[in-house]
Amino acid sequence: MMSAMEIDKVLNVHNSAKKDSFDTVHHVDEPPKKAVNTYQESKMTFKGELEKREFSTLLTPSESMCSVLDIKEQTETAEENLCFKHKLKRGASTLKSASMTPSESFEDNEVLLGTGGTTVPRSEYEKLDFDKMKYTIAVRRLLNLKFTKEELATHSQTGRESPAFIGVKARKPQLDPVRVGDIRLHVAQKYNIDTSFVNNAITVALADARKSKKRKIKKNDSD
Amino acid sequence: MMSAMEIDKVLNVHNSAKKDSFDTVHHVDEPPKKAVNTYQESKMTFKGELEKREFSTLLTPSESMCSVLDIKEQTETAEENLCFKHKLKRGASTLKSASMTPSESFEDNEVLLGTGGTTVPRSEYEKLDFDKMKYTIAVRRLLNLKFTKEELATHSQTGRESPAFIGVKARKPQLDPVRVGDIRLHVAQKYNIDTSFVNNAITVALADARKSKKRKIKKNDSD
DNA sequence: GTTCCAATTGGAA
DNA sequence: GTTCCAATTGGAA
Repeated sequence: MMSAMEIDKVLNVHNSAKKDSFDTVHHVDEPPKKAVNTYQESKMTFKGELEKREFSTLLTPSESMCSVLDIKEQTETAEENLCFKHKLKRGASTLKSASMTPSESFEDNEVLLGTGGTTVPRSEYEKLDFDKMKYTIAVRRLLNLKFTKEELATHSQTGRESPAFIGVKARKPQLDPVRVGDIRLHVAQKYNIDTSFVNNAITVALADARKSKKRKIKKNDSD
Repeated sequence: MMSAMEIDKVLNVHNSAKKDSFDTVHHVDEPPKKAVNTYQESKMTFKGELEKREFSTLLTPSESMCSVLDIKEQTETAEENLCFKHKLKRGASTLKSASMTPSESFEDNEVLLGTGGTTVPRSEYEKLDFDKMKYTIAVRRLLNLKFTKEELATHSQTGRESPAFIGVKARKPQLDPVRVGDIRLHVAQKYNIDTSFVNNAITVALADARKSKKRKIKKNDSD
């Protein structure tokens, strides 16, 4: 008879043998001591990490570089923080916006999604026909506008491990909670539904992004 | 290096060593060849099993006995089938109702939930303040009226294995899809929401019933 | 190729 | 003690 510890060891071998090539997303930051449950809290956590300059592991390389530049100019005023958040956005306007207030730089070409300052290009936003779209699809479109496929495939909404696979599946880092929070709020208000439904749609969308990447890898391997 | 088969063997040992006392719900009927996806289909499956007199494994002992008695009287007419379904209901009126048509026996004291003929006692139904209750709570109350805690703890909504634990966790038999279907429809109409939300609430309620039973067993063990 | 679904889990609320 | 939550999965739609 094997001891529980021996069995767990084999379980981990099993897991890494089978899945290490894709599922093991390593990152250096520690798991949250306490689970983040309100998205107000998660936003604060994210900001806290920004201030400690430890958040680069949460971002893609291009964003990390951008953020390092931005941090040099960061001050403690609310206005500056808003501006800072805007600058997290990808795209050519990033540098230009540094010298403008948010209201000047974005109200014409960008649509503000939520209170976190996340925007999407107006031209893209106006393509979204919310009336004919299920909220789950709106969630997916907005996620695709604000994140790369790679980010969606490698991050989770909360950064927590699956309770059903603790110690078995690698924890994935949290998707930038500011942008996610703004998308969540925007869709919930647009459709007048509880955010819990939107959260579920986000979770499913991320799972699908992951499987999509997985399939692509498998296909390339067999070629 | 272990082969995949050896690892799977250990996985199963691990599972049964850890959970056999509670999680292994054995039943003799085969897994569905095709997944049941519409509840119209699942209803037909259930009826089909009734007619083959093989469904006793789906029921608790007391209900099985009841059903065996009822089957003796079963005919092929629609009216009789309706009556048969009514008799699946627990309670003192079971025997009495055998000599009445549904409309005579139930419209005063029972509330019809859906098209499957499932009813709940009017006195119980009127205690439910749907306006002040979330639909998730309504689902739980109605499930508790139509199923025992034991059934809720040992059955699943579809009878399918968890895709995340295929070959690891024992499949649980399907909760009587007629009663579940009527509850689903009733709540969806009452709250004017999509049945998929109701389904999710049912899934969560069953998971909680299972954990509740688990905790009780653990508590008794440690006494 | 994309979207949706439901079983499982531990822990938060 | 009860209810809700989100990560994971394979497969259906």
